Amino acid sequence: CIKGNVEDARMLMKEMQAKGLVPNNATYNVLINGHCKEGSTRNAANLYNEMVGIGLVPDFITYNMLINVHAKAGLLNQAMEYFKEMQRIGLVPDVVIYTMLISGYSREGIMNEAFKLRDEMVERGSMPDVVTYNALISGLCKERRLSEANDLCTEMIERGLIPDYVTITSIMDGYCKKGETEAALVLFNGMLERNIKIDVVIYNVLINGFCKEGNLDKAKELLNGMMERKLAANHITYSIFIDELCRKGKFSEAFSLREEMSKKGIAPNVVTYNSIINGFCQAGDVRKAEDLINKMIVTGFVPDIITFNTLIRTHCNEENISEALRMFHKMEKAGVMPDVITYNALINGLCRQGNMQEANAVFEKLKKKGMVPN
RNA sequence: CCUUGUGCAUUC
Repeated sequence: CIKGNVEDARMLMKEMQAKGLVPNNATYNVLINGHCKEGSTRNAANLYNEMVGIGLVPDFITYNMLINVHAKAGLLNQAMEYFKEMQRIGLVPDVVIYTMLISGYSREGIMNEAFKLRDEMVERGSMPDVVTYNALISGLCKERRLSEANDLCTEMIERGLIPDYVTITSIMDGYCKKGETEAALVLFNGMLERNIKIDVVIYNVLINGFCKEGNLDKAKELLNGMMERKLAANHITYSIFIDELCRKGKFSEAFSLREEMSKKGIAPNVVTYNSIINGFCQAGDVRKAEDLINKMIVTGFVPDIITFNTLIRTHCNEENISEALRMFHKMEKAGVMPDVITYNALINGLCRQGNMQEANAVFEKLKKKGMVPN
């Protein structure tokens, strides 16, 4: 399982069962953990059902892993099922479990549920800690609810908790996303003055903020400042710059940055590809975008939902529905499940074409698949 | 014996 070879591990369990040995919670927990580490919620859930099926009673560790992996995958309904089930069998969720769920809802932008859980944990006498507050603050900042985020900061101080560099980074990111990079800089300078830990993430937040604002010079200045502090750029730092260059159509600069990161031992990933693909699409060169997708597959990269959505959207915007549908099928063949964004693109394309009948059919299909229209 | 939460990049 540690090596990622969960299938062989499961075979081994079958073998032990064939010899009359009965697996226990630890056996299943190890396997479930293996599936959690590879991000396979499906397999983890199957094993959970299997262990219940043979009469084992999953323990705190089992639920801890399952809630964690489902919350991280954004499958909050499932996570909540495990949360209820653990309590039904008499286990008491702690601050870590509550925070996993709160963070999951925050990332999905479902703040009312996040706060409900916060209230519930307090009622039950388990106090939110800095990590819990940070999860909530980050969720509020994503929604640009900066004043509420600041209020929570005040609240945590009143309760004897000290906002840390994660708290401040979230708030800085919120300001940047709102276009208030100056406010973010004020916080940043405050951190410098107070000797609060500064890391690459904080720089990335600012660099991204200034890039998105179109101020590439300031972004580069920050990058230099970061290097002066002996902090190394990571793959996200590179992605931010590559994305910005692609948006500006400066592809050769983007490609040379990509080479630079490879040389430094930072592997370009699917995000790097997606930025370039998106750039080609924006520049009206869908052909190059598709060529790049084929190239990435050949080099062993797996296009993801964002890769496909980018092309589907582009074809839809060009009212080229047949090409969009071709990509849609290619996506299904690749085993990538369409999401609301995919369907929205198709519906938009069909509406632009005036094909309301087909647009409605796609809309119905979306709902039938259990997806939530937005 | 096995598990553990918070911040940054790409589509909308």
